[in-house]
Amino acid sequence: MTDKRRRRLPRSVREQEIIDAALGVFSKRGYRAAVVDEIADLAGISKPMVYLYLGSKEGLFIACVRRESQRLAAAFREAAQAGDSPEQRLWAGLGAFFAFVAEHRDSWVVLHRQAPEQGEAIAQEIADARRSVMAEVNGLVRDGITKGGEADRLGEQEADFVAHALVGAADSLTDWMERHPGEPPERVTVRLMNVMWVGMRNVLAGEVWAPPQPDA
Amino acid sequence: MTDKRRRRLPRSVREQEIIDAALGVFSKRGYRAAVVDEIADLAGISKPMVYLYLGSKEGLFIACVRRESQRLAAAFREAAQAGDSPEQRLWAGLGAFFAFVAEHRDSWVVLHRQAPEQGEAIAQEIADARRSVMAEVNGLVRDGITKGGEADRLGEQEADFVAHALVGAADSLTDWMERHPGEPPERVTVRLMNVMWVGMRNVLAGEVWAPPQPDA
DNA sequence: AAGTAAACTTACTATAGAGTAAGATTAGGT
DNA sequence: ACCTAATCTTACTCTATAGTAAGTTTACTT
Repeated sequence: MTDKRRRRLPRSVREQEIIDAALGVFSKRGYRAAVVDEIADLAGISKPMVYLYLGSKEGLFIACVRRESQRLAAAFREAAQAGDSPEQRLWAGLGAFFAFVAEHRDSWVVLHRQAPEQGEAIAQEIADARRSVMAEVNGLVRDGITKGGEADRLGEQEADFVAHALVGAADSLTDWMERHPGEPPERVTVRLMNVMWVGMRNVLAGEVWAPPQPDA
Repeated sequence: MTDKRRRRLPRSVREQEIIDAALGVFSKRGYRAAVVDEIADLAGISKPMVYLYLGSKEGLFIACVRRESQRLAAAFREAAQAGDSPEQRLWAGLGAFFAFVAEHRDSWVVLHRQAPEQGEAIAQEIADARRSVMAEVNGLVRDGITKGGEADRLGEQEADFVAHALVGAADSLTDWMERHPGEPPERVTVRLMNVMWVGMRNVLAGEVWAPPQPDA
């Protein structure tokens, strides 16, 4: 690829390559089953380098989560900035999300598909990452709900609910996309907006759904 | 609890207790980090019994997945049978789902929150479990989409998409419920129906959402 | 009251894999 | 051409834990 034959690289570069390799292995095997030797091999160096640069397996994992979390948040935020209605911002944000996940599946798996009980530090880091994604979406939904600028009484809890539903749906659709490789991310976005946004909009407009009355 | 002092139990009973214990530990730690000795302790016996009855750690995990998958599917299916409109069936099914997850959080975590790459057999079993949940939901959505009984051209793919979004949303709302312990499962169900069903209904009625035209 | 099979235990073996000690190279700076 | 610091390696140690061998104890049958 970059260069044949064992070539020495400056730390800043090698570190990123190690994290790249780790991302692949963690995503494929999960934290516990991932083997540091394999990561080192993939990065083209030997194990002690990993420990010299990243400190420990845990540190390595945290570095992955942190880097990818920032990348995702950046992609999302940047996309959502453009667009001048809440609707457009949500659309752009979701679009960026699907595009990101389609292109960096490993990142998403490491960020959101890990059993987060591998020690305090890791749990903390993953919780932060999720919170940050959720907060981003939550903000957009809030803007969409509070039409105009009125006081949001229960809008707070409502937005959190919808944000969870949205993020979960998006996560799951990530699998759907894998089984429909033809489908471009934009179409997935449009479809999801069709269900969720239309639902939200109409519910806000007063078209509530209520369970069919049991008897009376 | 049942009886003080080391009491011997027939295999059929002890097996279930082992699976109960395993469910808790697998759910808390994840497959790899779960330690068989801890499971044995929790079940009130020694490790060799686990191996005698369940064969291996893998076998133990598979037994958990199989049992809980069937329980969830049964709860879902039973609830969805009652109700005579697609709408009612979906509502009842989702309700059963949230009730199940609220009561057996461990089961859900083991079924849907594991990195499924711990060997062929496990991947297979988890894939089956997920497929079975998805198929159940897919059926209800399909019935909801094909109003009356007309030929479903793209209804097939469409239902699969909506089913994924629904299951993902429900999964994520599982976390939301943990942070809002006051909220009863029925209200969560109603809220989700409000967003998703209303969205679906209106989209089917022709109220499509389209991205705001970029320029022209 | 044996006899016997099922339920259960103690006390191991074996290995995978995280982490490290001690030093060997190589790239640049002077 | 040397010197030095950064890069990198071989070859370990040591622990955790999956899995098992060889019994021991209890309960049920006849």
